[in-house]
Amino acid sequence: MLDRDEYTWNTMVAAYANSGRLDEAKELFEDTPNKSSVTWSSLISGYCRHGYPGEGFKLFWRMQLDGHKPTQFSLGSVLRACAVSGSLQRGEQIHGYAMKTNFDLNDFVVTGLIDMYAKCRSISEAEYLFVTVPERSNHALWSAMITGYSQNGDAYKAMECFKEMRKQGIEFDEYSLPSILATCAAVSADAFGAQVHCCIIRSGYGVSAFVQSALVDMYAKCGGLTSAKLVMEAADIDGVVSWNSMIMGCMRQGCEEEALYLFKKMHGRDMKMDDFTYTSVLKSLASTTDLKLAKSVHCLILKTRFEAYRLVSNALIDMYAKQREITCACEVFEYMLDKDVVSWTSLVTGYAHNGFFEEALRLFSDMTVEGIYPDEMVVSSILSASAELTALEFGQQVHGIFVKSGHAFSASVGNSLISMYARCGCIEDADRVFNSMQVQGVITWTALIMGYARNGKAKESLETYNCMIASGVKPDYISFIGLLFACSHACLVQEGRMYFESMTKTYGIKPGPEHYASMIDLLGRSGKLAEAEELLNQMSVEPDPTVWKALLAACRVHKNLELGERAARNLFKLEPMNSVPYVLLANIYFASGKLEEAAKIWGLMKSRGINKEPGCSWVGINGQVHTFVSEDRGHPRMSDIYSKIDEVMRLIKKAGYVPDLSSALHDVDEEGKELGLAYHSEKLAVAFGLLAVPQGGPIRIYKNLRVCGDCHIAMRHISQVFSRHIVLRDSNCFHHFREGVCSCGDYW
DNA sequence: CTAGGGTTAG
Repeated sequence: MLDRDEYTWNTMVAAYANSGRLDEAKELFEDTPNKSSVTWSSLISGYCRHGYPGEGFKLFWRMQLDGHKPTQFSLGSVLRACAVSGSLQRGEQIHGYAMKTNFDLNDFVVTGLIDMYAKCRSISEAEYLFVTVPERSNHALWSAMITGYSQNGDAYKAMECFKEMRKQGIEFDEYSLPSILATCAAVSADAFGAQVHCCIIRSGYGVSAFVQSALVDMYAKCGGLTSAKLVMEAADIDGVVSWNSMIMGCMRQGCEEEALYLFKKMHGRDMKMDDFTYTSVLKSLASTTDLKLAKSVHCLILKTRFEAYRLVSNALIDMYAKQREITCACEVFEYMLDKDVVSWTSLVTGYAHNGFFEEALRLFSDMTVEGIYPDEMVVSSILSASAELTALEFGQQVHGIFVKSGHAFSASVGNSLISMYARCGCIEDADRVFNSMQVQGVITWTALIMGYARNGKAKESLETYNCMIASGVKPDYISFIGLLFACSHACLVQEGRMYFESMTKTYGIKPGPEHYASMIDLLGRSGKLAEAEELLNQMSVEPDPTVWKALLAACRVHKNLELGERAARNLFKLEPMNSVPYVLLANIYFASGKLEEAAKIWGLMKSRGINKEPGCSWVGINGQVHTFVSEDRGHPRMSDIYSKIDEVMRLIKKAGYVPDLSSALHDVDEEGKELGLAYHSEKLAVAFGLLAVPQGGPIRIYKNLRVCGDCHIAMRHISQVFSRHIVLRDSNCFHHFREGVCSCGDYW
């Protein structure tokens, strides 16, 4: 009678615990007169299974204090709790306890231990336990190991383990199949996946919803959408996971419309959608411009309370940012209660994507102040924003923060560092980062090729390219942009022609507008205008503005009116509000003595409301940016700066400097011209640099337009007379002035 | 009466 009673109490506790009604289960548990280890295990299992691992763990130790020995049941439950919460330390305690109580040879407990270690990312511990089990005849043991490999990213071992299991005569079941299918999906092992599919058909395990969803996902990822669709249509369970996989599959293949169509169909059928559905559909929406649909999906998310899922809110931020709705992205971000590093990254990247680089930098600083550790994603993103602003000091600080954070130095961080240093004119630092990287992929090589090219080191750029080829890395589309850029900036006509040809002939890469622009620049500026025009006419793609700009610039150098007019007319059409083609064409007319025509162009500009972008130079010192425009009087140290310029002019004239009056404004007299030149923004900046940067340090000047010819000559003399390294980055490239010589070889 | 292994996103 007493036995019967105990059984009833336990059944009731278990029923409440299993259905998740934990408070009621707990109450019943307290009322149970004779608690056995079964009573304890039932309650512990309830807590562990329904997301309260801490509670389950506490009860487990209380159970020991109450005089009960652990059982395979309570140990299994509590190991599961450690696995889902990733508590390796607790798991290790349980492991020790299991060894002391001789439970470490029990199949249930060992399976739980393997699973716990695997889920806590200690795969070698899991593997060790697995291989030391004397008799591996248990399904679950193998399943746990296969899943462990699969979830730790070791697809090869997962597949080997699956094959070994079958070799030993142990059949797969509905637990091991989803894992092995996920493995195939992860590495696009479509042939292996198809074989598994055949086994599933023969075995009858295809009735499991898990197996069906995993199959759909496997095909969506590696066998093509048609097969995935076929599996889905043949399946008798219409589960949300399969739909999610299809939506994601369409998105990855670039069929966003199809993905959105599936989502609408789910909605129309009143299907239950989950957080996976929303993140996938938001990702699809990110590459469309359908703001209306985006907003209605957002409404649906708010109505169903899915914004509480961090991944859904993160996807919302990303989606709005990519749709250029940065204000909406900010609103979602502000509304979030528990932002993680991904939330911050999405908004930081969003700002950068929309051209708000300063805001991106500010937000990154806010993030570090909030105590969020930057990860490699946000670091790569912020480094390119720093490069965009040539914010060298900021980039250096990010580099430092990342080193301190202890994160592994990933390829993407290394690549962004190379690019940041190169774009800030510190090519030696870029080279140092390159050499410190363990693996150099094509992106890494290309970053360095481009870096040397930008910094006027064509020889090094070409050498880097040759080293890349020698190391067995194949160049890609972007590598050739860097390589041809190097050739064009050093006037290497022969090499340029050769590399351009090898692009298609050796590597089968179709040249794009960027490559043509470099080639036309190279041919045009070296005086081969006819060849440049011929190449333009042969282009397999529509010439874009950069191509016409290259041709127009060449026409200006060689005073070719006819071709220049044609290039300018095309640019007026393509970029009607850009002042550059107007200025260039007017200059060509002016240089050819056609003053009336030049005046007409200036008039045209005025009537269309286009203003020439004013020249602006800036110098960053101690975290402060000092900005100068031509004939600027706004700087607090202006009188010092102007007297420094007078001194500079006096000294460099003595050293042989002759002002190049052709660089001056056309409508002033000779003396006015000389004075106007002396107060160009870059000269103000260099005077300030001479005053503020200690002797020995490089003076770094950034300019929004191309450096003027006279300033270029002056900089050479200044570097000689004042023994300074001057780094000037203009809108086109870097100029490193040392001892009277410029890295560009006076060709830019 | 209590227990172990499974699918989809970033």
